Amino acid sequence: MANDTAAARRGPSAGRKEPITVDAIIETALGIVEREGYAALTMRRVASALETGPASLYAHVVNKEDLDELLIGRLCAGVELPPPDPRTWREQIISVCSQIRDQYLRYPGISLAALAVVPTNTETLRVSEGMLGIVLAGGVDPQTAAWTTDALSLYVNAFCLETSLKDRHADQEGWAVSRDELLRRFAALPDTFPYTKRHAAELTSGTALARFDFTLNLIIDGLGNRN
Amino acid sequence: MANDTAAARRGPSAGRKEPITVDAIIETALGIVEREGYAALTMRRVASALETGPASLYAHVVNKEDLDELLIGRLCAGVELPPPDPRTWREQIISVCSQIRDQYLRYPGISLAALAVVPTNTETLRVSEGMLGIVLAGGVDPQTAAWTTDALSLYVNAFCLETSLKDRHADQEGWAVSRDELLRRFAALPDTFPYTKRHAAELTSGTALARFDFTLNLIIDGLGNRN
DNA sequence: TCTATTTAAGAACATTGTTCGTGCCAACCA
DNA sequence: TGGTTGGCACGAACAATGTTCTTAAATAGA
Repeated sequence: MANDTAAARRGPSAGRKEPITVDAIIETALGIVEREGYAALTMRRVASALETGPASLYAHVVNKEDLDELLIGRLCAGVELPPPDPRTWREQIISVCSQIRDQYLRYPGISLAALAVVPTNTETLRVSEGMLGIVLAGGVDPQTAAWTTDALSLYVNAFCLETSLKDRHADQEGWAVSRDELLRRFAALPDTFPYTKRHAAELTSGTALARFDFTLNLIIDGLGNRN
Repeated sequence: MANDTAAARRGPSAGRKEPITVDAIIETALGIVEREGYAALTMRRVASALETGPASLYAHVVNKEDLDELLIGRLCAGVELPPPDPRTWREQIISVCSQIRDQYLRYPGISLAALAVVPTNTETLRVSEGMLGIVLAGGVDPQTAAWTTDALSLYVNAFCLETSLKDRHADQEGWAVSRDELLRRFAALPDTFPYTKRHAAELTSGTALARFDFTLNLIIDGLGNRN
């Protein structure tokens, strides 16, 4: 018959080399986000990369929201949690945060999904648990430690989201607002912006990663004041 | 004729009580976000609230992204910036951050637009300028002050976004994850989550606003270590 | 061998942002 | 006063999105 090709067959894994599984969907989705950004992650895009239609995905994934949650879980599963050490807990917590940052930045824009995900996910909980243990090992009292881990993950998420959005804007149209361009704009500001004009150099200095380290250390140093 | 009603007329402000202006669009859009959340803010929704079609908006607003930027600008215009006072700068910076927080939380979800907006907007720059001046008045060195204001606005944005998203989830289906429900879930966790289980009380304690104040003070206290 | 359950897939629906013509009114110019 | 022009409003339509309904096929079990 006309539609006797392997691709046209129906039924479970009919003529398909690899059947559609949840893992295959996650892997394909991550590849798309890595290459084209989170905005390009649509059900149709995933389906077409799997050489099928969008409806076929809904047998394995309840929602796009559900897919997002699975992606974040996969990412969180990739961060290594060191056993808390009271002597090196500062380096440890920074290392964990940096791992999360690297994972999120590798998949541009996915931090938007991370912010929306409910914190009851198993893998995100595992990461929170690890961070809480490290801060507790630093001798911080439990209430402060709990709220601090919360603040830290929120900041990491926000940093990655902002960075991804800025990069996306930079990719579109020549919006690559270079440092020189920013300095020129600040210099052209009216005198109602005295501080911005005077400290334009400081405002535009430093890479994104340097600012990340700065803020993390700022928060951790704040802890020192309340042991 | 049949279509001789005032609403059916064409041309600029034909038979219309209020002509379509940028301000009218902004006001209508803010009303929608305030009542129904940012997710409900569509061009069609704004147009229909203005009793017209979606195409009519594009004569005054280039984009939805442009509309978002206008909304954020309007919100930023509403925050009062006190003249920097070296004696009360801590209260001042907290006050400004709390004002932004209140503005954003009044319009649920709009912080998503705030994160995407380029920081070259006039009104957002005005707020940044005000915050920078206050931190500088605290005797903080310019480089630290610049990066700190950055970190502070990023945190405020992220906090509001997270709060809005959580509230939205709570509105849908009975997902109102109460504190008791959370405590029960933490208690049911396996023993691989010792810290989370032991300090479930601390993890779930405190209102969102209390956590907000905590984190702000944490960051500001961190400043004290490097005057 | 026959039946039932699971899985793949086509087609379609409701929404979204956005654009293309097409009128219509108001103001300007001679 | 009469004709022209420019800007504004709008209906219709297009492409893309998430999601569901229905159908068909293949496998597992009796």
